[in-house]
Amino acid sequence: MVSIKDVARLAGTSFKTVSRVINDDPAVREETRARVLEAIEELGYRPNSAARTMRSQRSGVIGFISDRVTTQPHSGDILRGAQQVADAHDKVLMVVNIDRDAGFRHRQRALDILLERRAEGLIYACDYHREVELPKEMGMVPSVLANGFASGAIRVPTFLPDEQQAALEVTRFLLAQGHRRIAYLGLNPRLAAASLRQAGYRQALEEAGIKVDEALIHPALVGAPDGDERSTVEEAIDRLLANSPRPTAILCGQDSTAMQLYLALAGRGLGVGRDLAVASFDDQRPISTFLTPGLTTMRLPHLEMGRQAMHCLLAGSREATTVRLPFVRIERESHLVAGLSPRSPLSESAVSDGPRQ
Amino acid sequence: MVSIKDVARLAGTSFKTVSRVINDDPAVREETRARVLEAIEELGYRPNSAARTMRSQRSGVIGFISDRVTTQPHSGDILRGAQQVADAHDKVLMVVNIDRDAGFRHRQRALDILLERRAEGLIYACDYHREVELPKEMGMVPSVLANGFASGAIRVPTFLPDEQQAALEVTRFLLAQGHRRIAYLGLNPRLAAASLRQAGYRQALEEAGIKVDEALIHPALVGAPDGDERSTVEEAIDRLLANSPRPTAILCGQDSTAMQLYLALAGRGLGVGRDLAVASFDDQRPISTFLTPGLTTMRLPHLEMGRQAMHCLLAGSREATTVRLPFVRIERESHLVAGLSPRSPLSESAVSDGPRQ
DNA sequence: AGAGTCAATGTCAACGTTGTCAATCACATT
DNA sequence: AATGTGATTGACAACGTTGACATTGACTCT
Repeated sequence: MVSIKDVARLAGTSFKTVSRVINDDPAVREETRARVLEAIEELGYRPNSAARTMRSQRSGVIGFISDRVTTQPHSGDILRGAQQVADAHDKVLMVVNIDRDAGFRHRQRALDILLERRAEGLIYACDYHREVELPKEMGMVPSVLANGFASGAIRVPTFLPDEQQAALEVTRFLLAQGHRRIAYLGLNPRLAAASLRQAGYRQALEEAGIKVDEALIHPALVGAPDGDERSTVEEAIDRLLANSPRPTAILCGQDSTAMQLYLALAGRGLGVGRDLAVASFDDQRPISTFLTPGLTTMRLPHLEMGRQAMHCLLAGSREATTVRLPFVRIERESHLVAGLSPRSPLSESAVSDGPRQ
Repeated sequence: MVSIKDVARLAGTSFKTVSRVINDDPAVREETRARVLEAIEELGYRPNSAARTMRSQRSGVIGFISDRVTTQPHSGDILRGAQQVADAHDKVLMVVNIDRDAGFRHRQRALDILLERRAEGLIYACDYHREVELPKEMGMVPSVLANGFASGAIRVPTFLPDEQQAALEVTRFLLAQGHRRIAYLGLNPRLAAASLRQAGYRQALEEAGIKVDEALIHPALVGAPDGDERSTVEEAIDRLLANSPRPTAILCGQDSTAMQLYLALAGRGLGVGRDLAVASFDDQRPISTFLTPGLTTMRLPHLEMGRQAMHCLLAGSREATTVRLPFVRIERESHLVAGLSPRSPLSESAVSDGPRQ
């Protein structure tokens, strides 16, 4: 590999001068600089990052510990967000996977890699909002946590989606559309999001002075003994529709439930946006965009979690605070129902369809 | 940071002996080794990877150039597959994004980072099967390409999903179920997969001695002027159903189209798996798993592309061959139609529902 | 006893870079 | 002419590690 000394030889200077040129030191004569740059170009020289790291004692590496974020559909956006910010600060991401099934040794190896590379900070990112036990190494290096909350002894700054606020907002939105009978097709109760979203839903109804009708609340997913989950939308929908008066809107705990709901309703001769309003959470594409009518849903702030986590890390905050990031309401058409008059326009801001990020 | 010399001082040896211990050199007395290991433990010493890289001239870094693979739902599995294999060979991935919209400077910067870190190889991975122009740097370092094919001067070993074979196989499968009128709801013709999948479909019909009925073939997605694509399932389905005799099975170009098809059929009082068989491509979860009945579909070999690409890279093959990887047929229930007798059981192997990878 | 052998450990240089400090040179000032 | 000034350049050390080679001591063999 061509080194700084090869360049120096070709340019007829000492290697220190070459170092000055590649570091934009102004104390180099224009003519010399030109000669050096020419030599660099000709030899295809690139500074050796390992040598720089050694000399400067700064690696420029941020460790990204992915707890399956590259597996789960949109959680990869956490990585993308972190990368955008890292880029802007001339840091590089080193991504390691921690597959839960891969066992402890694998996990330890992943951490070792990052520490041997002298990562200047660590980001732990989860595939979905849940509890995690952070590795002890995260207590030794500046670290942050995205899309999960810590259970063990190690606590670090944490960035979570604000589930309850999102549920509050979307329910308020349905109320503002004039709905008064809003059913809720919830998540597997084992999910952290399940209780928070339901709490937001209840809060919105209560603050609107509407008594929560427990008959309108059903889990659409239940935990199976094997740890998987099973959908119960078909059963739930029949019970919901048996209510009288029938609900005019159904809020789904996640987009895939909404997809099943569309299907179940169509099978019963009911049309979303015609006979019943539907709204949901996650904005999981292509589900939310390809359903007809387009699904009105609260988009998970994955990108933003990644960005803020990295910002926080680079800013050097060590306090183990928790920041909850807002979902973005993506208004499509599924919330529109003919013959319903919107009331109390709460002048809410919203985004119509998916903005490019 | 604690170095090898600190350990040596504490253990009462020369630093060279410590080096021997951490490199498992057998020429160290057991007693000495124990003393050194103890010192390492006590100080929390970790070898400095930058120094090792410098000394050994080997970085252990593989550059992973992500052309939006962390954005697109399942293409992140390419990264995961590559990582699995890298792990097994004690290599580390350095992931950089090349967002097409980020411009040339950004792209150049990403490459620079990898070369300055002395990446020993490069993997370029695309979000979906398409044509790419490889950066010239990929001609200078061992490189491979996954999920895309090169258009420019730089050619490297390439790993693609075998679209045509997949279409051939799934169509044969439908034929084996007894279907003779199989419609095809295709992709946006601008996609590389579009023509290949359609070709496989045609090939299967022809080899079964069935004349291809052009009235049964429709694109379900068309390109819009702004570069986006627009779904035309609703229009296409009416035309398909107008045929007589009506098709008994519909093959969709991708799972999201199948999702729309389920919906369109339900709205017309038709049930998938009851009145019409449906099969598709991609196995995009949760669509394919949450649809009822479960969608029979050909799973894209993302993980396998990542694995093989990395294998090839580490094996040192430089020949710019193209390897097409088989899809896996995921048999769920959507292909089952009552009152149809399977014929000519071709004794095909299949996987029922999604195996964990 | 002297030579030879082997195991265990140590010394030194080098990898490529940058910070510190010194040297050189042209030019202006006294 | 001697001195000072500032701009430009160079010599050298050090970052942490490992390969090549040297040293030491214990032991065996004749």
